[in-house]
Amino acid sequence: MADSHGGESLLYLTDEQLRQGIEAMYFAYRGFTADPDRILATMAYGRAHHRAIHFINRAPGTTVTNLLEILGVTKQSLNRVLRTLIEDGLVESRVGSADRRERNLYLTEAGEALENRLSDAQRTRMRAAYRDAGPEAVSGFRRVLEAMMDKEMKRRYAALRESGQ
Amino acid sequence: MADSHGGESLLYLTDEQLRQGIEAMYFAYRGFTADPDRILATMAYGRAHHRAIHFINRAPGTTVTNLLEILGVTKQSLNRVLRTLIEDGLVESRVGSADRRERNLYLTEAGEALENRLSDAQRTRMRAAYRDAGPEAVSGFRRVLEAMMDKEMKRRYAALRESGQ
DNA sequence: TTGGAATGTCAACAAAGCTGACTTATTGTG
DNA sequence: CACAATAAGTCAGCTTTGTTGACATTCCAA
Repeated sequence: MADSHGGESLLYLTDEQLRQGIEAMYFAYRGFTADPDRILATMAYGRAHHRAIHFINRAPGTTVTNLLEILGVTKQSLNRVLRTLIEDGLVESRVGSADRRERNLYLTEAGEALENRLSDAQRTRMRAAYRDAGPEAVSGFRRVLEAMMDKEMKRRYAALRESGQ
Repeated sequence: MADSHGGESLLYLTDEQLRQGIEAMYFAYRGFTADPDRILATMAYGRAHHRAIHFINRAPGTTVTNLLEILGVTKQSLNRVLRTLIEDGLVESRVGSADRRERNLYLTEAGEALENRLSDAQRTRMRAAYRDAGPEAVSGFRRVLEAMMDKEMKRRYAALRESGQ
């Protein structure tokens, strides 16, 4: 029972244990996105809008190019999302002061309100999962996730972490 | 041991810490899917094909309905994927012996070959992440993921785990 | 002043999800 | 047996979110 989560020696990690980790990742990610998805479905928005809102909130004043790099999509794809958010008054795009080719992105009050709703839902689930799993599990969780990232994403993740705290 | 004094420290989980967990989950999932995605992109397949192949391999002889429940998509969506896999000779659909309305799904040799390529890539990354994070991190990782799943997905995940080992 | 960078836009397309309506077998039940 | 329910599959049409490619605009910097 105590070892049912693959805590056995790493030297003997079987394909079966790895596959369980893979499936856990798949099912957990669905839970991870389920709550925001439900909220977004009531509006004309999807996950792409959520991601844009999340990272604009995370780094207010970020440029479009920076957002493109974090999200890893094409500018056409992001632009479509950004355009609707700006039209709907959730995001504001200000011409850069230093470099006026750039656009600095900010959430409006309405944008912040939606961001709060979405991240509240996601944090609530995360908090519950952390509570269920226990404090020692949390650091392990974070360590494995970080080790699973692509190098470039790890860099961006670290940069966000530093800026946030 | 995990629960002795852990409850207290969890009370101090800040929104910032939770957000870091959320972002870690987002960036890690991208890494998690990156390797299979690269392989699939060289063929005319996508993630949906990968998921079908994965779970057919996991539970050979599974029915379409069962697969639908695991994947949580509509039959129209799954059917499109399944049809191409059958046409391409990666999946075999046999009429059920007990109930001839059912179709039992199996990977062909070619299907198994692709499954191996895909899961090898994914397992390699998972193994490396486990190694980097250390053995204690792994059980924590698994515990948090499981706690993050929807109830129904947790049930299906557990059922797969039992059948696999 | 000119090249390149940052941004934005148009058009066309694809993957993968969705709803709704329907058919065809087959099975279980009244 | 008759009929309702179930499993699977199909057609049509729609949405979201990603992709290429081509091109215009604006503006900084050499």
